[in-house]
Amino acid sequence: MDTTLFQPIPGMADLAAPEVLLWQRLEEQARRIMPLYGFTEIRTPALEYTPVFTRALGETTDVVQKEMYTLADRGGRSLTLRPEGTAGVIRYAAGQGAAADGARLYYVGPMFRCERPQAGRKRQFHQLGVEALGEPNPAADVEVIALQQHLFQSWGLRDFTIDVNTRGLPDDRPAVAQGLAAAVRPQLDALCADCRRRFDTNILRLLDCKQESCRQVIAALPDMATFMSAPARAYLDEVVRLLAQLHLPARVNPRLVRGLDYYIHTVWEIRHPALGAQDALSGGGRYRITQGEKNFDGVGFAAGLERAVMAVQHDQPGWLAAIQPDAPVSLVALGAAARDANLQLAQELRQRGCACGLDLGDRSLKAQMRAANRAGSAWAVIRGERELAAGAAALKDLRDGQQTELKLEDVVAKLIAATGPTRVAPAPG
RNA sequence: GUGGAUGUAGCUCAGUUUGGCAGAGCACCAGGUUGUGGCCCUGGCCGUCGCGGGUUCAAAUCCCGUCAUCCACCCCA
Repeated sequence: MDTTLFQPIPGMADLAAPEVLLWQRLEEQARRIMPLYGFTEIRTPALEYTPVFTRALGETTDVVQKEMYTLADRGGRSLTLRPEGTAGVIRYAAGQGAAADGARLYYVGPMFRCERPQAGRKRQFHQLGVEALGEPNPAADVEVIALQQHLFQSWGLRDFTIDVNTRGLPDDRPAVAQGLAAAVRPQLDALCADCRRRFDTNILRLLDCKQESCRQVIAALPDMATFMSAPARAYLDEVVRLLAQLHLPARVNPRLVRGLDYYIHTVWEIRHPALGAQDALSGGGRYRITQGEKNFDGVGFAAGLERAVMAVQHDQPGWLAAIQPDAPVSLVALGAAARDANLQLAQELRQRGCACGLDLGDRSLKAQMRAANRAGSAWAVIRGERELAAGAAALKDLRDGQQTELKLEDVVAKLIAATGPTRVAPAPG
């Protein structure tokens, strides 16, 4: 066997049954819930001009500097496969002008980052995200957090935690960096090598260092918010008040850091303990992105679907097995004439909403019955020369083994009644 | 970019320490029933032991290289 010929690009994956059924279920729930909050779908291209991302995310962020798939088109323009969804949506909204004000959009689709793959991290991965455009308003931020809670509960998730923090306003950033630096500097020698580097390059990043020695130093640092202006702190206070009013189980985590430059004010992360090192189920926040001369304000989140599927499989271990598609009826034929007749019968049943399967070859009756059983069918319709001549069919209930011979139209009527289109799939969780 | 682990049948994996016929379970196919599934019994199919080189009478096993996958750092969804 050739090891590479049949493999996708490293970090990219084929997604097929049975797991894809779980994905479909999660997407169905999302498409049901999004309209309840006024969001409609937006589908933007996977490929954009590179500046769409470099300007929105920030030239110095890791995503832009190390992780983007960037290529040149035939005219030499630089294109990039989207590493996240917000920048493209804002690019769209900017083109809509004033009509985009207050827009509420959601997206689902593949994103691309050229990182080393590991648990919960693919190079092509999938995000479900929303963007609610409009001036900063703590109520909008809380609404979007509530939407995520609603969505994740509909997915049967139980064990997630919601951490909230503030990034402050752009003007607060120098004060925050200087304040943290002053507090850290006396203990610089106690920090790990990575954190000594972060002290110069990106001081906020020390706050979520995983090293035990660093954590002790970090725990004693003042909150970021103490270095921020009064309006920034008031905004966070209002978010906290509204979260409590909705009884959302969020907690303020002053050490929460998020990497992209466009965030202002509220940021949050929802984590799940079953996910391994990459434990963020979703992340989001309020942002301000400049396109042309204009600022675009909004609030949104992105949830990683690969991670969501992992978490659902942890919290709802029986789900995947329970959503297998069933072909409740198997058509069994003896001989070529019966097989032709079954092909016609299958078409009639299917057009009337009854899922059925049949053997297209000339396998033995025994083999066809075995296949019917394996497919989980509740019914087998068996026809050979005798039944064809009589305009009849044997209908066998595979659960109790009872078999009766009926006229063909009675068999069809009975099957439509038992398995027809009004049948609903069992509700999750 | 850095570190660790793992690659053997369609799947899950033994076998590698100490070189000696390529294995098990599951799955699949057939028979046990002239036209009847599940359970059981019998038989069958399935292999470039990731790939390339080296050592050896002999390599899945030891050595070198290489590719891939997984996990972790980093970063993030």
